[in-house]
Amino acid sequence: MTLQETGSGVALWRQVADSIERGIADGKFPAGERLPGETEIAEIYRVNRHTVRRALAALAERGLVRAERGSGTYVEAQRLAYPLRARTRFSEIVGAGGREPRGQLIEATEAVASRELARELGLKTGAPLIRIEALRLADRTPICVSTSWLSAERFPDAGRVFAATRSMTKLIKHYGIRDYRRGSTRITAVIVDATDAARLDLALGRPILVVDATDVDPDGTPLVAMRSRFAAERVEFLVENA
Amino acid sequence: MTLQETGSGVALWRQVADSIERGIADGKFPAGERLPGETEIAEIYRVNRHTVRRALAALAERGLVRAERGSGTYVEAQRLAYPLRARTRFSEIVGAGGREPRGQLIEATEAVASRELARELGLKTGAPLIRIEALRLADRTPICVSTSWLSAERFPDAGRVFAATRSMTKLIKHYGIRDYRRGSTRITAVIVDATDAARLDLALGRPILVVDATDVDPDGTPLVAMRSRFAAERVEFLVENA
DNA sequence: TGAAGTTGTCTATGATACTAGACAACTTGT
DNA sequence: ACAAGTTGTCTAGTATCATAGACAACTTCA
Repeated sequence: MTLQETGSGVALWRQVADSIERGIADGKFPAGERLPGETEIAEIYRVNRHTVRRALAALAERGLVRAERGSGTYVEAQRLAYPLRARTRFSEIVGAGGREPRGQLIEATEAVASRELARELGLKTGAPLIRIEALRLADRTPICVSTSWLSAERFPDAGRVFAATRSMTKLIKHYGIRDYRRGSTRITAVIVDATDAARLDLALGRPILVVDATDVDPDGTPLVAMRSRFAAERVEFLVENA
Repeated sequence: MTLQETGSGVALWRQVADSIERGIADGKFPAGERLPGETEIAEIYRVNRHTVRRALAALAERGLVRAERGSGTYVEAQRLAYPLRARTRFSEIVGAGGREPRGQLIEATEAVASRELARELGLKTGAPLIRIEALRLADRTPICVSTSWLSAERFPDAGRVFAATRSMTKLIKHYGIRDYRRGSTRITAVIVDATDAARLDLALGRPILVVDATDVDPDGTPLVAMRSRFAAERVEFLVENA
């Protein structure tokens, strides 16, 4: 590896970063793979370790790599292509990308319907709800944190069922509902808060995509209202009604 | 014009230099044309004049532009394509490039043949010679300084004739020689000395191409021996016997 | 001859880049 | 529990980058 001399007008760290990025693009460093250690990279390019760190920081800033203290720096997986269709199933979308979908219950609590939630679910304000907080992963990468609200009357014990099945699809099927589809979808983006940052293993200050959606049964009856927070750098929504 | 913010890893002056170079390549600034003043360029890019000067210095270093104090900065002409053939005429080569050939007598003196010169000219060591020092230009750009040696017996008053004709071709014709051709050609490169640097309007430390050649008449009889020093950045020799 | 405009050079200041070394915090494997 | 290897963070010194202002030296044109 030979870099330009200093004074070329292109900072050393930038040359290193560009070189590594090329390596990732060329498949020299496949997604998920561990990069050489910072010390080793520094030796390869014959620069100071701090210069390498500056280069890696630039790549991490763009989400191309992710550093793990004590372990190494890893090439981030490609963004998960997440099509937004009437039939949107997390497990199917992740599986289609050749990755293993996982679900993890964070907590299940009881709640009462706010006016807004009541409207979305077709219930009365104050109706009893079950609130399920769940983390969804592709392989071992957290993709989104999802808060779901279901009618406590229609889905009694929903928390326990989700804990066992770890899947909203299976939960709904458990209550005898043959199929469901997406009712409404709204998307915004905000900066992650500390709680979700920890759950998503996301740095503070990074953007998340907030998806408010409802699933309805074939008759159009609302089943569940959800607010999902996606790590923006790990997904790419595809809207297919262009 | 919008440049990247600082911290991008690419120095500002480099971005300005690249932009101007693109402008030259795109023909936005034709060869020989004057660039906008340094102050104006600084305003265009919203950058300090010193930064512009750094950019122009980088371009000048590569011979793409040439600064003239008090006047402006000009786009350097493309390198003069200089074919090395049996029939090599400065005026014809320059004219073929659409530029006007000029000659300028620096000085004409008498000399005696060294052993080497005598051998090249087919004379005896110590034979009387006329030494002509001349500057050759394309339009107003100095191309080379040429020292020519001719037999004083065969070409009496050669200095005065050259001063009048400003052309070696015409000088030879003046003595009744129908045609001539290149006998031998040797090429080396060295760093310019102060004298030639001033004559060629060339910065100290820049390389020059030194061409030792002889011209001979159709019978092979040596007519003139020459040592020409070309500003390397202004010419490009083409050897056509590949 | 003089004014206006140009490039050349100098000093000064602050920000950024690069190197160097040391140690903390953490992960992994034995 | 420990050692080795990794990333994270800190201090420090030097060089380059960028800005700012001033003036000299030179060219051009009226």
